[in-house]
Amino acid sequence: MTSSPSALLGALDPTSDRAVFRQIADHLREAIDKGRFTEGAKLPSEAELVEHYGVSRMTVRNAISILQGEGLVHAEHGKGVYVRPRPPVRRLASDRFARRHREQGKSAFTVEAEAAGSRPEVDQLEVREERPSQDIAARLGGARKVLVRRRRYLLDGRPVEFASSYLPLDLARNTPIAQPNPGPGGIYARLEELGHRLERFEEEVRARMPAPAEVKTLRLAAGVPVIHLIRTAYDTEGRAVEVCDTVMAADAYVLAYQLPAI
Amino acid sequence: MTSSPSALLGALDPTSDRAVFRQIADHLREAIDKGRFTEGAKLPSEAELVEHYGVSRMTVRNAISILQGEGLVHAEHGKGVYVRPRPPVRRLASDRFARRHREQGKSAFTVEAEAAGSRPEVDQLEVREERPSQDIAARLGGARKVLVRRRRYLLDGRPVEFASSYLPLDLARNTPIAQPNPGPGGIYARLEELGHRLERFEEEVRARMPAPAEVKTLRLAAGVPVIHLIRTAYDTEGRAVEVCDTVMAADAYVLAYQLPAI
DNA sequence: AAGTGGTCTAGACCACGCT
DNA sequence: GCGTGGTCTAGACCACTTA
Repeated sequence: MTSSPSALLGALDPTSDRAVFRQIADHLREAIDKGRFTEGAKLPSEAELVEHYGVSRMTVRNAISILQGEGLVHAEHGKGVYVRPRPPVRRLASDRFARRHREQGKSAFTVEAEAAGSRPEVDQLEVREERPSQDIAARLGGARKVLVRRRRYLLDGRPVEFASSYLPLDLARNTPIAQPNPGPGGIYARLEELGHRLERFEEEVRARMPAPAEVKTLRLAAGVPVIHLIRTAYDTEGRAVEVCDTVMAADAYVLAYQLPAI
Repeated sequence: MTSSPSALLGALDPTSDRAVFRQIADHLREAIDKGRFTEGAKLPSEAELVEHYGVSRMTVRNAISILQGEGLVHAEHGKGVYVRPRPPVRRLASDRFARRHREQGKSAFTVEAEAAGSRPEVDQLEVREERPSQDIAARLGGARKVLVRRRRYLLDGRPVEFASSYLPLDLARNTPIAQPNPGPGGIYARLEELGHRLERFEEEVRARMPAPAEVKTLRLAAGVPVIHLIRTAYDTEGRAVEVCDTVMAADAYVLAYQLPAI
């Protein structure tokens, strides 16, 4: 017999206009916010909440589904509903593509992750030639065919990011860029060796809820949005030499940018 | 009598492991993706879906709630469930705080919105002195008291952004910055007049699901995350002179950054 | 008044995790 | 085996919109 949740949760207000399931969600949310349930803690079971509030099970489930939608809790089948721990966050600095970070044997992702004490992995690597979407083609100045490099990044076994790089085919074909492993410093180092000295990057940042395929690829919990980042690399001649389309688990990232005040 | 949804939606696969309500959600999502229901279109009513699939109403509602969580549709009580239109997006360029944009009589938000053909509004303006949170205090180099300026921005009547600016009190007290309307060019222009020439900004970008208060303030639809942006302004002496904490409706914004390749 | 979605009940059976 | 959450049914009454 576990102790009843009455000590942690209040009673319903029958005079309130607020729907019962919303009131229950409010109680649970408040208890979490106030630390009465800490990260990783198990909420009272559905049966206990049914008993405590004197409502039907669907009403309790409705309440819990609100909290799931907010990303506050997650359910584990056969076990219980738990307060979602905040995962470690990866900080992406705006100088992460600086030339000085490119001189090493490992990829930027690997170096950075190991420095942070995480175990980095890259999988689902795929390199192929494709006809680009209209959007990608436009960003690349009208390229008709492109080389695509797709890969998924993981930290400590958890997928955090899925990225696709697009390069004009005339630029990348039969170069190390078309190899699964392009060598030290990554494709930016190779681009510069091929005479495309990089001048600047443009990044577009959006946030939205994931599509079902993204939920699967990134193993996203309910209530976790994605950050969608589209980066275009320009060489000193002003030519767009790469577009990188990245979808990141939003709970795993902070993007940091430095802006000059001009 | 309207036409049955059978023309637009398939039949359930009884051999599939996939839950019935997920299959129904898949059908509807696919129909939306393929343009069989366009933006603003009304989905079949719950009753029609119950009839079409031969399931109970709760099963149909469960399916629809998945699509609501993905931000694909929204329900209007007494009317129906509609495909959510993509709202016009506001693009925030990384040079939006450049000095040259600061010489005008209107705020950056106003100028930009009017250029884009939208009707800008600012409301819920509040200026007060406060003791800062630990996080804000640390970002401001340990300020003990701050001047806070809060305001909400709207486009064509729709709230899109809620921002709080924090400035060290010793710097802002008894200056135009403490006035509700700080004058042409905004507080950055006033800071420079006060001798704090701005050198750079740092921005941190996160995305997450909104808290209930944010849903209310920004009138967010279900399935719309927020972009949380924290900007710190530094003067030429390296002092942090302002922190601006902004929560934006993610479906209304694209952030654009320029990064030098160094 | 008719049709729509919003809330809620009181059951049922199943799948999963643990002991 | 038992407790957990996952799915589903067949109702009920309510609130909102439109006509």
